[in-house]
Amino acid sequence: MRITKQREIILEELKKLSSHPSADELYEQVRRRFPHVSLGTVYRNLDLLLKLGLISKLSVAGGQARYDGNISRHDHVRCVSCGRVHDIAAAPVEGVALPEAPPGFVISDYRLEFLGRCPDCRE
Amino acid sequence: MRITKQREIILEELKKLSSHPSADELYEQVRRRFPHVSLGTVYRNLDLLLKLGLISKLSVAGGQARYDGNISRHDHVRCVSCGRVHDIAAAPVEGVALPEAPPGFVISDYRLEFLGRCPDCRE
DNA sequence: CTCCGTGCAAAGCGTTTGCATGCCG
DNA sequence: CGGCATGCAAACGCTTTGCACGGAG
Repeated sequence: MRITKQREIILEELKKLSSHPSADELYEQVRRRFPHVSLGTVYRNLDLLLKLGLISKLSVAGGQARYDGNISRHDHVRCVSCGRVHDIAAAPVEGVALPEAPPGFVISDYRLEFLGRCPDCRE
Repeated sequence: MRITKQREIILEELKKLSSHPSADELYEQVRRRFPHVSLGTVYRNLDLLLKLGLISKLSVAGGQARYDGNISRHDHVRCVSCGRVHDIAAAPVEGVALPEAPPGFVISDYRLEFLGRCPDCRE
């Protein structure tokens, strides 16, 4: 795998941010250090880094995807109003009986996301 | 709120299906009973029913949204390969301490989704 | 020198929206 | 009848892709 300046900066900047940026937010950030980068390159590298397991991607219904450079075990709280995502300590699910899977279904993972309102969006 | 034939059928068909259809899958289903319906109407009514709390909408990473006419308490398993969603008994989370929210953040709900492979996608 | 990765722009896809018409109440 | 809901199609926002060029190895 070839190491390009763009690739390096994209991963660095994502790991630096704890704001779970969307692709275009990260693009803006990367542009400060590498003005000629393109959005397409950001998307292509995010996909690649995802496949390599170096970053993770957060589910968002209907909206744009958000990326997380922190792959240590933790959960998220999402503001239902502005969509911003904050980190939260991993919920202690050990000891909780997992539900029975439907016949033939093999469960390999789960995603836990909390919903609420961030300080800026409450009034 | 006005009761139109379209609105009636959309809700009925969604409640009838346990496959968590996407908007266009539901559209196809509704068309069998009401051929002249439009996709826009399906979307508009899904939004409305959602606001009324009569149905729910499932988070799907990057892909299309899926809708659920069953609003009783239950969780979901999503096949990471084909994207299909199956119902699963609600995970017993009572007694598990919820994580501390970030300062000023008010958590009102959570979503728990299991990931795995459905029988059709395993070989 | 090779050929992978990039920039650019256009295409793709799910969803939303503007407008004139239709139909519920 | 009045006005909300619909059908239709265009617009939209995010993401992906095709193509020719450029730079890493």
